[in-house]
Amino acid sequence: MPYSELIQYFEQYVSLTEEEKSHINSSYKRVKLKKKDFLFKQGERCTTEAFVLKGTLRSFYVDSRGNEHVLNFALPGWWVGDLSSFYHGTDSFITVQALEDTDLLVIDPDVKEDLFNQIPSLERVFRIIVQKHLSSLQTRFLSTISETADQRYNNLLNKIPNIEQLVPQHQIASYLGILPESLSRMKKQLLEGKK
Amino acid sequence: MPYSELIQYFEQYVSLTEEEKSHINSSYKRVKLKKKDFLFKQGERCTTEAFVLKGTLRSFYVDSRGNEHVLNFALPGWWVGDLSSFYHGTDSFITVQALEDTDLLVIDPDVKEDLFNQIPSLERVFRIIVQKHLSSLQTRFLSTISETADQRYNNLLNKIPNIEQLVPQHQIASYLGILPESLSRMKKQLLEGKK
DNA sequence: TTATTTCATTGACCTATGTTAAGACTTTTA
DNA sequence: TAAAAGTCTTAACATAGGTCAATGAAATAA
Repeated sequence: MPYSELIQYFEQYVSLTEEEKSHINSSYKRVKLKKKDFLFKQGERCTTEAFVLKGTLRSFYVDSRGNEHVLNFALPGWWVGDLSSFYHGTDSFITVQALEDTDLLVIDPDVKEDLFNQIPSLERVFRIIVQKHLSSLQTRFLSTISETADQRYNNLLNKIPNIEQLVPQHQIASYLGILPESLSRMKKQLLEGKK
Repeated sequence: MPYSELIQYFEQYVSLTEEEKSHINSSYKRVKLKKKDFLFKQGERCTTEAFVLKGTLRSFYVDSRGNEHVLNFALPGWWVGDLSSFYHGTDSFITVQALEDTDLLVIDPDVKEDLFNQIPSLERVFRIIVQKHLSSLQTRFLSTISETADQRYNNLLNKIPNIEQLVPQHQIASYLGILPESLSRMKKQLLEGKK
């Protein structure tokens, strides 16, 4: 059972026969990234959808002034990719990079289409994944437009309690939409004012 | 051909038999909203997915301090709803309200499921719609975190050139994520400084 | 038609966060 | 192990946009 984490993940949603499990195992390939390696880059087509086995990654957007904005971190058990680019062949708006040595299971669009034909029940699983993706993007958007930086900081700590151990602080600042200097200042005020 | 706008919309993506067209016609119901009427509200389940025939609507989120944030405007030919709530029965995070007298074609989750069973090719149409929805949310998010208010103002004018005629200015400010006072000031500076 | 609510503008002042720059500490690379 | 690169903190100053308050115009309701 080589890719048991992934199989387990799918079996949260559907049950699979031994034959289906072996289809899954032969469709996904194991990929290892070194710290700082890219999975794919903004401006290229994203032909990869990956399930994280081990490690930490970040997805980010570079704006017209060259500033990076972290959209999300990805931890074991999470998916990374750019849906639009993967399915429609458009250029990706984001870059995905490993923040430490990372193990992934990846698939490309053609193999995924074959897999859907072999195991139709996976369509349902991925419909749910897309739905969750959409709803988490909506939550993040609402939080960004309606909450202060320190509320967003608390949200992040609730979502990923050990985030401070996993990624450098300037990446956290970028996720929050502020500069590292501002995060430093904010943390100091939180400690002092205990507010 | 009672609902020809909707049929035409679908036929951009797939071709339909006369029988299928009549299924569609009997699945959607016409709904008229008066200015200020709500289609559904934040905190309730959204059991309606609507295609706009005539009029203008806005979707907005009310945060914990009671401030409203406009997420989007909807014009003829656009869809409104809350996907998560519609499909999963969770409470909606947004409210949809008519900004003027509005005509819609609406469907509820059960009827939509039947319609998918009768016309499987519509699954593809709605997969594309969800994809577009996701990608436009991503664009809006990236613009919100990386651009200044006056760049976002320009984006909106490009997307909906006659928006100033369609909705009051404080709704535009809310969409941009600033206060009406700030939009007033900004427009004045744009005129003066011609910047 | 008048009364009432909604809307847009302006001004004075305030605050969170950006900008720039410097210094110390840590990790990676040669 | 030395040099280089990356990281975090602090401080002084700048700025976009928020807050509050007042006013007049426009739209809606009585």
